[in-house]
Amino acid sequence: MKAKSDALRAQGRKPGEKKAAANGSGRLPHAERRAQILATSTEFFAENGLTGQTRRLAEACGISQRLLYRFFPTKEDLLAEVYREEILGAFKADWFVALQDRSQPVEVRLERFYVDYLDTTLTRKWLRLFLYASLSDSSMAPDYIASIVTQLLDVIMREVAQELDVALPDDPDATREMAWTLHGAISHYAIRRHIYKASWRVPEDQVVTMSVRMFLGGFRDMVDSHGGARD
Amino acid sequence: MKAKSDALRAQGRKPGEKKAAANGSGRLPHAERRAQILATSTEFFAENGLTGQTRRLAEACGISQRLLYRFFPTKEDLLAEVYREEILGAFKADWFVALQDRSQPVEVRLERFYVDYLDTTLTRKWLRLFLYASLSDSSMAPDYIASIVTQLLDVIMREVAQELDVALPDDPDATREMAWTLHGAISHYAIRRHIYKASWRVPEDQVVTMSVRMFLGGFRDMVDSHGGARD
DNA sequence: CTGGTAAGTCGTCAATTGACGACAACATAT
DNA sequence: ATATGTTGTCGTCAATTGACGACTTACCAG
Repeated sequence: MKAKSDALRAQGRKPGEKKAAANGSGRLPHAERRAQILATSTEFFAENGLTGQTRRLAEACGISQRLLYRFFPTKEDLLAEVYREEILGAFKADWFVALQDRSQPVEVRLERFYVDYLDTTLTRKWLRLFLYASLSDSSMAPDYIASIVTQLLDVIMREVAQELDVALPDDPDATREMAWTLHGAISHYAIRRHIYKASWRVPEDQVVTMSVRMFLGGFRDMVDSHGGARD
Repeated sequence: MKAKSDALRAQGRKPGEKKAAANGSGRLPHAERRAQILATSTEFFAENGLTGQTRRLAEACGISQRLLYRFFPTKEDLLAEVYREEILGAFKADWFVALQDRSQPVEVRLERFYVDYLDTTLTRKWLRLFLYASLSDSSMAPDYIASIVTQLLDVIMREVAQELDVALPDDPDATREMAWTLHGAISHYAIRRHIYKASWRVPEDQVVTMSVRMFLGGFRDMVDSHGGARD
């Protein structure tokens, strides 16, 4: 008891950065500690899966396991919070604005959007968390994301069809599925990089350029093939 | 003791299908039981992840947990075996033949191949197992798969370039990345269906048709954009 | 029937893991 | 300093989980 106390005292720590531990620069106010736990948890669960243990997480945070439970009543709650912050917070509202800025060619708009999308949303952290969450059926409200992506796809199709002067099919599901040929190609590229750990040899913007080119080049053929010509 | 035996006997079972339990039709020879365990394990781990518990697996098999360890010394070994059988065994050699059958238009070849590929390889079972394995860094020899897919991509690019009379870039990595725009779009479609549980509204062959059309239609633009014209 | 062998189960052990009560260390206002 | 509330840790409990020894039950040859 006394020995322990002495040992701590003997380390010559200054206030504010006592414990030499990896992360947990000792004694933080509530909000900061909570933020630090959330940030570390994101990394931790992204790497170790949602079944990662609270003891190892606490270790990664540089705090005791018990302290986690001062901030989150249960591991489920912590996971839900991580999901809300990191998964749902990764979409930018101004993408919708930029994609519809017709002062720029749609090819430029698409390239810029997808380069940004890859850097902002389709990161290693985001992808791994999202896949872990999707696999464990505990569908943590993927509907919100589905809704956002659907709107993105609709905007993209509308803008491309306008610039290429192509009439879109009536069926909105089929139309979205067409946008998915581009969106899916980019998404799968990110999966290859971050999950399968491959595809690092061709630079990212080149991949985006290629995908967009192919999409625009094949757009008319794809739409025409859908159900024959439609006015 | 005696009661149990009598109960079994009283069920009027014929040899080979005694126990009415869910799966484990009581008392099988070694090879059959092993095969049944492997088949059930595939389903089980695909649904529950590689961290699924052996007790529940045994339950799904209709046998006692202890019996699992008569066939596989450890859970790791069982997982490795499942991976070998179900993941690595999902590729057909004759795809390479069919894709290079120049008596058919490349569009037809691609459509047939991808419809078959979706049914054979990109199934729910396969995809979920592959993603779980890829996420848990325990990279269970993904190099073999990467090699097969790379060869598929090379064949596809060669065949399309030949039919469209387009010269491919020198850089094989860039060339493969182009094929990934099609292969990735199809793969991501399967992921949407089986992992995200979406995209069931447009029939599968229609999606394949759309993707192939767009690929072929945009092929020349994509190749030309790569580093300017080449020869 | 009988003995032997393979198929199958029961109960248990040791390690893990989520959760939490009780206690110690620290800061700050008075 | 001393009171007070907050930050943080220790140790532990109950449930889980991989693994396995010891035992029981079914099948088959002779």
